[in-house]
Amino acid sequence: MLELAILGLLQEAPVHGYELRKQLGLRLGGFRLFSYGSLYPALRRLTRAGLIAEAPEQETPDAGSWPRRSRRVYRITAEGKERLAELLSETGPHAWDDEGFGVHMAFFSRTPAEVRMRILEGRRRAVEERREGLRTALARARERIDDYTQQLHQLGLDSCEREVRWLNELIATERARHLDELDDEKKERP
Amino acid sequence: MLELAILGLLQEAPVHGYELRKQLGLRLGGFRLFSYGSLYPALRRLTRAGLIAEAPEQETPDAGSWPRRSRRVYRITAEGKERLAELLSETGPHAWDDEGFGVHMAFFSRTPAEVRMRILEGRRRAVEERREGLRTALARARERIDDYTQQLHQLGLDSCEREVRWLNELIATERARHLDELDDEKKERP
DNA sequence: GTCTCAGTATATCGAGCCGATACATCCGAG
DNA sequence: CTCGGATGTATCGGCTCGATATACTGAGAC
Repeated sequence: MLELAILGLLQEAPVHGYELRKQLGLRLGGFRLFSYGSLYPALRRLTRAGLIAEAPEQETPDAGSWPRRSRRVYRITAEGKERLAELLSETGPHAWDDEGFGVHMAFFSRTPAEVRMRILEGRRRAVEERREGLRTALARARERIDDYTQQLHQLGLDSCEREVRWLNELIATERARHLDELDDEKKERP
Repeated sequence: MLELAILGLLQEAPVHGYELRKQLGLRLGGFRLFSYGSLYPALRRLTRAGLIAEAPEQETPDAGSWPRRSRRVYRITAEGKERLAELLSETGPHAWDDEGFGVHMAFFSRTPAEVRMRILEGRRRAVEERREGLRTALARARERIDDYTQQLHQLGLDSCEREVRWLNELIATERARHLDELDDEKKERP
C-alpha cells in the first residue's frame, strides 16, 4: 500500500521524504499517516528495486539559491511507472479493504474506469457485509450486552450505512459518466 | 491494546485462544480483528508475565463428557486483575486514538466513571481536531484537488461530524448519570 | 548579538502485528 | 463414507510503528 502511495505521489512530482509524508497526509485526509519508520526504509527498498531514483535537487530559478541542507529528492523511473500502472489496476480484495480503499481512491484519477468501478463495487459489498454482521449482532444482543458496547456497535452500523449510500452515489455518477462516454463515441462514429 | 482486550475478556470468563478471538471480534464489532499471529504469542507473553495462567478445562457436568481435543483454556490471575485495573484507568492519548478508543470503550462497564469521562472528552477533542483539519483542507482545496479525493475527504468529514454528535450524546448521558448518583448520595446522607 | 524554540530533514532500532501457512480433529451433508 | 467446513493451536518472514537520535535553519525574545 505504501508502495502505491509513494509511486502515485512521485508520479506527479519529485519530492523528498519529509515532504512526501506531508503530502500523503493531506491526500489521504489524515485517515492514514505513514511513519518515518515505514517511509524511509520503503524509499530505500524502492530505490534498490529500481522503481524510483534519487534526483538532483533543482534550484529555484531566481533568488538567493541558498544551498539547501541535505535532502534526498526522489523521482519515479520508467519501471516505476509500469509498476504503478500495475498497482493501480489491481482489483483484488486489498483494493477495497479498510487499509487499501482510501489509498486506491486517492489516485482514482489515474485509474482505468472499469477498475474504478470494480473497486467501488467491491468496497460496497464489503461494507454491506460488515453492516449485516453488525445488524444481526445488535438484534441478537439486546439485553445480553452492556450498553456501551451497543452504542459502539450502533456507531459502526450508522457509519456503514452512510458509506454505502456514499458509494451508491459515486457508482451512479460513474455509470452516468460511462454512458456519456459511450454516447460521445456513438456521436463521433455512428 | 491486545493486552487490555485479552485481560478484559478473561476477566469475565476463562476461554481458549480460538474462542477468545471470536469473542473479541463480536465485542469490537468487527472493526478490529486480531490475528492468530498476534493472539497466540500474546497469550504466551502474558503467561510468562504471570498475568494469565492455563486453567484445567472443566467438563460440562452431565452428558457424554466427550474427551475434548487439545485446547488451552486460560484464566486471569490476581496480578492480571491488578494490571487490568491499571490499563482500564489509563487516560493518555492511546485511550482515545483510533486504535485504542474502541477497545477501551468495549470495557467501559468495568471502567471508573471519571476515567470514562476523560476518555470520551479526549476522543471528542481528537475527532474535532481531525474534523477541522478536513474542513480547512476541503475549503482551501476547491479546484486544486481532483474530485475523487474531495469525495473521500467529504466522507471523512461527515463521519467526524457524526462521531462528535454521538460523543456529545454519550457525554450528556454520563453527566446525567453522574448527577443522579450525587443526588442519591444527598438523599441517603443529607 | 545571541539564545532558544519550533520546524525541517534523515535515519535506526526493538517490539509487535499481520497474512500466510501448516497441521490435526470433529461434524454434518450428500 | 467421504469431503468440505468449522474448530483449534502454532510458527515464520516481512512489514509497520513509536520512540529516539542527530543536526541544521529561521524567527522572535531579550
